[in-house]
Amino acid sequence: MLDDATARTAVTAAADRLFYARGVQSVGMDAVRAEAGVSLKRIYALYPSKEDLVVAVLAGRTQQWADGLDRWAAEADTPREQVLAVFDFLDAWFREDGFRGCAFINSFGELGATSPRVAEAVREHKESFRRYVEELVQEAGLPDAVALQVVLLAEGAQTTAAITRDADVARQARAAAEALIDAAVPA
Amino acid sequence: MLDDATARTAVTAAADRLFYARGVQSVGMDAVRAEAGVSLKRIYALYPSKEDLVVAVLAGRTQQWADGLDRWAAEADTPREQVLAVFDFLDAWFREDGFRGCAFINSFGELGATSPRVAEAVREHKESFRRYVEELVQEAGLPDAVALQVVLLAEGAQTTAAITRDADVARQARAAAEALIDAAVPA
DNA sequence: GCACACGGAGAACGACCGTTCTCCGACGGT
DNA sequence: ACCGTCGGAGAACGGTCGTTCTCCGTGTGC
Repeated sequence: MLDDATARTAVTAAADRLFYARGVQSVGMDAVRAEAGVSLKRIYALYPSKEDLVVAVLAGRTQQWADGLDRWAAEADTPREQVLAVFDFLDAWFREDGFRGCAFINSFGELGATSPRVAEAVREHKESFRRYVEELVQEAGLPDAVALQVVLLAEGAQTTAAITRDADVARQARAAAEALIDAAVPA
Repeated sequence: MLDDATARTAVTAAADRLFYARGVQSVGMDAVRAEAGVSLKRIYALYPSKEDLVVAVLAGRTQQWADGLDRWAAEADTPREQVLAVFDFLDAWFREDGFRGCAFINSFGELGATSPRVAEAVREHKESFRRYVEELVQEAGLPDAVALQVVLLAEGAQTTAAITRDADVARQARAAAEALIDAAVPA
């Protein structure tokens, strides 16, 4: 018997795998039950509706994303390198097996128009990413405008890597960010 | 009675409106029939399956996109401005009522994992956009690497504008592209 | 005027999905 | 040993969807 906490993580982890691989709407709750090994009754006790489960999955991804960014930034030596570490993080991610683009962008495209809660979760995630980059940019003594430029390159790299299946875009996005940073500091 | 050609465009135009506004999977074929004013029997005579209709809609969007880019590029005075016209085109688009992001990215997130034909249509579109920018960049005498940078900024601008509902990102993406172009030409 | 092919409206069909319910076996307290 | 409770397995329910079929009115060729 699983306590609620472990059942919760089993369900969200299973749902995350399935939703990310196939899209939310093409995964039935029964598939989540089979993947998680948790009965439907239990799942509905923990998450009253599929939408709740989707939101929980996205919340988990936001957490993982923040942790991953922190880990890569921590390995950078200089504040400038910390900003650029965003792209090293992306590079490693793009090369993972089963990379299928940004789960938030995918969910937004699929459900943003019909589920305000999902749309809001996506907005919050992107907002928190932007704030995170802003902090790094400020610590590096760069103008605020650089933060949004880095964000745009990172978002563009994610969708482009997903669609073209070319992981090298991370490196090229990094090079673009380097050029923008260099252009932003007074020579 | 409509001839096949007009019925085709009525159906694809209606499907385009509905799919773009609500997502593909949440629009039933019956809603397409109502919006287009074309009977189900006729629709299935023109497009043997919903997937065929989706692919046709995406093909139409690829055409519209190319036309729009051409129109904006034609108004630019210099080759450099032609490259940057991409972002003016995006700016105008982001400000349109009902803007919901890039239909290709949305469709890819929703169906890319389950429909190879949709995934392929999206890839072809993004590929043709990249080639188009490459041409502009070459005509402006800029290094090839600038083309992908412009593409990444444009893609990032589209997803960011859709999610944050902030049309101003087009201007900031343009500014970033200007900086990258300036950095790419030997001073 | 009539047979006939055609297209539209919408019912029908089979499949699936989110959610709930039923049934039954297992386990803990006395 | 017995009773009550809990949770799991899976059937059931109501709804929707993609696709096909049926029926009927219309218009055309003779």
